[in-house]
Amino acid sequence: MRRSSTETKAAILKAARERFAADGYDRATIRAIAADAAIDPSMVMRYYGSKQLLFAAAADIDLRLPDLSAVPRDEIGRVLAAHLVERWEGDALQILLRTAVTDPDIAERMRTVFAAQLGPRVAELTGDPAEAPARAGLAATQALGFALCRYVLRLPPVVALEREEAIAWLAPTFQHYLTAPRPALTEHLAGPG
Amino acid sequence: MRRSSTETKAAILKAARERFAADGYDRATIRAIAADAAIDPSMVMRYYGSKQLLFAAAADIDLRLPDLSAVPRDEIGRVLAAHLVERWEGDALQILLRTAVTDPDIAERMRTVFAAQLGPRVAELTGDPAEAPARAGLAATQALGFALCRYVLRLPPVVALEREEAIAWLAPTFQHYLTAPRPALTEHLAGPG
DNA sequence: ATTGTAGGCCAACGCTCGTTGGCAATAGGC
DNA sequence: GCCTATTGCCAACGAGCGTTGGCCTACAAT
Repeated sequence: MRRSSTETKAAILKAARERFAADGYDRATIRAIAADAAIDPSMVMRYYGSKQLLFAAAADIDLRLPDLSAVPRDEIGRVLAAHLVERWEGDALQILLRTAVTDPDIAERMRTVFAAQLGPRVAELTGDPAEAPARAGLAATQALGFALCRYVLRLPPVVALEREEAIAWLAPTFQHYLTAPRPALTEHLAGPG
Repeated sequence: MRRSSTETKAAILKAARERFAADGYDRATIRAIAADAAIDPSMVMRYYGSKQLLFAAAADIDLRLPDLSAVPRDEIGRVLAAHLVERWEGDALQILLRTAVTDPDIAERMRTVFAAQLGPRVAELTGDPAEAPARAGLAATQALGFALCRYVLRLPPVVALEREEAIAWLAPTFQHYLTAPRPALTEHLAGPG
């Protein structure tokens, strides 16, 4: 017995996380993951049952958001931006993003994550609770868009941004979506009725 | 001869656009595309050579941005937001987004598109041309993030936003990234040197 | 020393995919 | 009416995938 089963399971999981993050679900093959973990592909099946179950284990991560209720109202944007830039650099978000665009189940799970983790927090600090989902959704567009461009698509100018620089630019946007009054709709496209 | 070759080629291209947009490159199979176009898979090869070439034909679309130099400086955000909401609903962006996250070549192409189409426009209206790439990149994060959440991930609160509502929320963000003065960096994380 | 078991590899199955070559049928030009 | 070329389908190949079952090997307990 070269390694303990625990060690091997961990090695497989680590390789799986890296491969899924780098290549997405379809292009990350069991054979490649096994090769990275220096093990036979059949062992992956023994330890995790199937590719789907292995992915479920690899994607079982909570990108937990900071406790927004504890921060002053006018610093929420900055806290969210800082968290985004400093804590989302790992594999976690890349795994979800690279898979969610293709796999309906993962997309559903992303919807759940944001509805469950961001929604309620925003609702607490919004005057009108009916506005909370829209505000949380808009914040999600900026958060996921930044992660997409910086960590997945690697747009050069977005990658080049220093941490503090990125935070300084993004903070007002989050602040706007979460705390600004509902913007007035301009009339020239609203139509007569 | 049931159809003219031109008709068949067009039918294949249409089916390919829809399948690539819905399923991404890997999961959209030649066989499924051929079935949608009511044709034998081998004909797809005859007309387009290979799956890669078919994709190239299907993805040969320019998501051209509006002429920003023609609009008043303080309406740029609104024009960009309106364009985003009104003109990016089709298959085009979905094809690119669903594929770019997995295929390095398409990601590279997205980088080119944004560098070539958004960069120069922004440079024209920015005081310091050195800041232009960063501003264009930040605008891209919000644009792609909105498209991702609304058209690909289909986050319910983002889908639910009415056109004018979405525009009213997004416009200030674009305005901020493109025309606001460079934000001051806070010192408490900048470090001594 | 024998035995039981847990960790590991090998070989292969069945499936789907992109891709290819050959053959049938139908259209239009002479 | 024949000839040619275009349109189309069928059958199959080869590769890569997830997955399975059997067999080997080294350790631990007896």
